[in-house]
Amino acid sequence: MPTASPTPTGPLYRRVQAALTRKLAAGAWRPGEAIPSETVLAREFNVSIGTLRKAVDELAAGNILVRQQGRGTFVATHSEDRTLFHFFHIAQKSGSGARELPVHEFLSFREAKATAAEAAALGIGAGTPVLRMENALKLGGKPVIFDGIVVPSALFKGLTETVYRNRESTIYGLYQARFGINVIRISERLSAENASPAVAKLLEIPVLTPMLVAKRIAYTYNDTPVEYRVSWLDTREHEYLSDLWKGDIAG
Amino acid sequence: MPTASPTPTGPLYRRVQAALTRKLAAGAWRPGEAIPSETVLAREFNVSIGTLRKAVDELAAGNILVRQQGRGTFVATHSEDRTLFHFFHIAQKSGSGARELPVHEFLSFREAKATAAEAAALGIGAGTPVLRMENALKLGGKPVIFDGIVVPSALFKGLTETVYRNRESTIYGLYQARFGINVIRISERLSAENASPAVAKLLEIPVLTPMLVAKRIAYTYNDTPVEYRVSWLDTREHEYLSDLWKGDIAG
DNA sequence: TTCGATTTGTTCGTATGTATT
DNA sequence: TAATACATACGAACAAATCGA
Repeated sequence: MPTASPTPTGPLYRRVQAALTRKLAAGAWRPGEAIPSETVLAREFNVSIGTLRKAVDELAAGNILVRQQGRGTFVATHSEDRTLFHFFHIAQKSGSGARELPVHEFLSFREAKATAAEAAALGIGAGTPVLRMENALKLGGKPVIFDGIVVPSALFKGLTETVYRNRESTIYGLYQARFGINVIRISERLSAENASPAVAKLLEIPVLTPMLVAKRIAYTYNDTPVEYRVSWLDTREHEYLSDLWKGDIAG
Repeated sequence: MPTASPTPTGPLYRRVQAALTRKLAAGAWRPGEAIPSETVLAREFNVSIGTLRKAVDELAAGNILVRQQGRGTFVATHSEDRTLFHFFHIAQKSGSGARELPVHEFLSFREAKATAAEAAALGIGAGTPVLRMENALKLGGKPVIFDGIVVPSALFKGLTETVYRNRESTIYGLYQARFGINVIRISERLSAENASPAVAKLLEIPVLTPMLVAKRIAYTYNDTPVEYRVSWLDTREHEYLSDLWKGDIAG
């Protein structure tokens, strides 16, 4: 194993980047807020403006910070269309152009203890208290996705069914605004399984219909897992988009 | 619609980037070869070395060019492990660590005419001559994936069953080395469907087993589609990884 | 092994352009 | 209009990796 120290190693711009990430993780600047200007930060870290910009570059590329010429650099928010599709990969099959955001329908909210699989995904001990939330997601007015969400209770003190149901934004927007937890990336593992009787009933589809199952782990800064989510997708009229793409390389 | 001209617009580094991409597309430098050094290219394009570096940055980030300190900058090749998993997203379910590359087993090679769906995916007219190739892919010694590949005949003059079966590298490596066609990105659409009798027999699985179907379009420079591929994955012991991730943001 | 030439990587600084308020 | 903030472009110097003499 190499050094485990957080800062003192590597190029200067990387150390600055790490320092910025720590500040973000500590909530030094709230989502949507502008961070100090490049000149101010460069002076604060005692580096040239070019080095500071290079430190910010990757954070901006990873959608953690958002730069706007003439305005400033902002902490990314989960309430802008730009960000939303970063975490929602499902679209209508024929749909070539504009994608649609799902309408959530509340199903259940319960406290429970983490199963072995959930604990492994969340990096906590089995039996640790968790919150379980279930939703049906509608696209084009019809229920297409069944979502089971699990989060560690310890990270979401004060999250009740009322808070959850009365949120004004997306779920990740709620995590961010209310609990200071910023989901910055997800990883998903996909497989195909037959609809269970429960899911089939909820989505109004025949049993034994093949469905796409996505098991997602959502991470905040420093690769800390904060949510485990299992989604059942009815792929008769919708599909999952992978590698849609990022920054198109110029021609 | 904005201007359709290829170069004269936008920042200088983008025009240089576009010029480099055109040279790559035209085959000015072969895969695996080094492109001219930064100082030489900067002089050639009459820009500063910083601007030249910025032009190369995105191409390197998109895995089109590979930089190596002290050696040079190279055209990316489809024969290095680093690149391979960029286009192969399937792994064993339990497998946490090291991933495995598939062993291809030849099934068929045929000339045909593009169906409407294939034509749309490849951006060609329906009925255009295409080549159809079928393979079974083995992981851990067992057949897990059925692959149906379609490419336009016009792009692959001289591709015969013999050439295809006797290739020494991956399929994309063959495209690159033999036909000068460089796959630089893919996009996939995933759904769940029951195994067809033919696929079930080939993969030795029961009919009506739910399978994950991936419909892939592979692109070369300038977003030109060059291959359409439909993969049937047996997800009983394997799964599809999405958003595994790219450049991890430092902590 | 050592040394020097070459190539990319890092850091600094400065000037100017462009968007926002 | 003026001030502010990010974007682009140039140039210089040195560090680190590579390779061959």
